[in-house]
Amino acid sequence: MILRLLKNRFQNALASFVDDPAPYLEMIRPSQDPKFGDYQANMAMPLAKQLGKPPREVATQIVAKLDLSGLCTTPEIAGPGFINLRVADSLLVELLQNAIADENRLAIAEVESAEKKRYIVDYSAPNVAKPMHVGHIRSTMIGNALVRILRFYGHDVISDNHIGDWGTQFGMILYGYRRFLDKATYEASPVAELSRLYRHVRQLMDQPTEEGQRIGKLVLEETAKLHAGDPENLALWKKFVPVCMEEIERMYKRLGVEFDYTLGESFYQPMLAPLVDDLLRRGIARETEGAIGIFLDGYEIPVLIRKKDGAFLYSTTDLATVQYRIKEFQPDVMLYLTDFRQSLHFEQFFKAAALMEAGQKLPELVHVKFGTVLGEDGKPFKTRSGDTVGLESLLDEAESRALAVLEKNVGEESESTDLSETARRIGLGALVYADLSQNRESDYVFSFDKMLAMNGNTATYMQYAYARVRSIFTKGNIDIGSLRRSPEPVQISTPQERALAMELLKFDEAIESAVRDYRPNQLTSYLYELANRYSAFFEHCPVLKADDESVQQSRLKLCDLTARTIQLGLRLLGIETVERM
RNA sequence: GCGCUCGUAGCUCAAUGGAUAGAGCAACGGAUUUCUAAUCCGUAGGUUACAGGUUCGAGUCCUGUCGGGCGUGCCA
Repeated sequence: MILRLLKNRFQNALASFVDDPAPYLEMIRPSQDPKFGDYQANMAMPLAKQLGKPPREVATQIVAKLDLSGLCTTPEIAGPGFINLRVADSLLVELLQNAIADENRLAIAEVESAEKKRYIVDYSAPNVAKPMHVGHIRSTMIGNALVRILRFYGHDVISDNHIGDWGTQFGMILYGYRRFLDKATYEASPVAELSRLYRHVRQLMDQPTEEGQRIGKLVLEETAKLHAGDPENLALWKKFVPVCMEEIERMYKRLGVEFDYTLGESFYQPMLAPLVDDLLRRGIARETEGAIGIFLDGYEIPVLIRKKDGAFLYSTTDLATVQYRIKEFQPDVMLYLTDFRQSLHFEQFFKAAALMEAGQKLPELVHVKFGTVLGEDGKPFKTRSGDTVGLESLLDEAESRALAVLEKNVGEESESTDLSETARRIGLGALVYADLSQNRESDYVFSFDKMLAMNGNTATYMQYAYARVRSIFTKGNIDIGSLRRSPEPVQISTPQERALAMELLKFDEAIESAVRDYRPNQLTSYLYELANRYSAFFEHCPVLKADDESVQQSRLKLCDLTARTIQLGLRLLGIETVERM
């Protein structure tokens, strides 16, 4: 909110220098180094070029036009022409009070109603025939965080899990089921057996031999039969899907993720044949080497939408999904959260969708891509046995590690505390944070210990800061309600208090940058920074043992706002806080 | 071959074209009769792969080289 106030003032000042100040307003930003103040404005240098004057002179002229009353102390011009701004403590105090008094949003505004959009966020999308592994965290948790953040901003958001329940993996399972089924295991644990069959057939197909090719062909035949409505294959498919879905639902429950819709590939199946016919009739698609494809300018390969055996493809379903969503939901934006390896597919698919919807208003289609999870060898992650690490066992391990520390720290002293629930939140938080704190576009190297770390820059650190605040309130027997209603202003008397206050008031900037680039790691960095400032404050500024009551009240307010900011910030990431740890 | 992408501290990663490139982990040295030590303070660690270029200013933009990853019509 401080940044917005500054921009308003600069806009007025810059009006007499340029016609369009907008790009120059973007050059106001938080300072990297506190010795340069809280914010800095860098527009004097580029403006100097344009106006043909020395940059420091331009900076001086801007400052002369600038009215910062109530916002900042006198700006300083430094270096080649930086304008360094120090926010007035009176403004900090005023804004803190607004945030404290706002029970739900901490004075973070929604977007203007004209800016509100309807989003469809398409994420997670596991193949139902395979157990979820560590790679699914990326799509699932980045998507989940974006849904939460966009909603908080006041957008209308529809989450849709486009599960893979109709693809070639079922051809593989059908083939395996008929030949390699272990009936006893299937009875006991159908999902485990199906996934074993899947892996087994995958291995057979991947052999670089004629045998491998032959099996590959048979698998595709099973897929084609399923797609053509073969009664036997369809009956088996109907048997498999519900048990797989049950397993997946259980996992989502554990992760704390919910979807508005789970419309998988099979849902669109009846729309595929008519879609292809329509595209053929309109001349958008044509026959090629026995298959049907859409040819795009500038691409060597067409987008295939029907194989020569009649089966449909990924792109066919994607196009049908676009049509369905436009008709059903009229979205403004659709976000697709998938691995960057699908970049070419999405580029082409988006262009094909534009052809398909020519003349209509097409929603903005965005591929929110993310990097691959790599093993320690730098190759896409696999364990020695060829399986990826199951999400389930990873979560189990995270929880048991958290529980071990909890039992040591909190122990028996509090029977009222549900330690296992606390451990669940800490373990899951660690895992989710480890993923979200990466820039989503980067590949990252999977490390068991890093994923489960609970020291340093981890969710645990924020949860710990939160629990420390809660502990103060419990110990001091503080009435939070009356504290929040109290009109007494916060006092800023130490550097630690000021640094904490400053950071608290940058929450909105963090959320905004997370949304702008669809990058939750902007929010994790912020929360770490905030918890870090709180720790410094905690060390230096006694609260319950403050010298006098007004200081105590003031510090309690800072503590409370910190806790609420951390809680809300973590919640936007899909991570829960705990009262004791 | 062509296309996309990445290369930053020992390791894992940050850094909307801005000032002296930052964290965490690991290492080393300190802090607990004090509101939670899952914490804090400090030390050390860098030619941002390399070479040019654009710019007042480049880890960031452009060109080239080297190296890694991915993609490249009937998987998703």
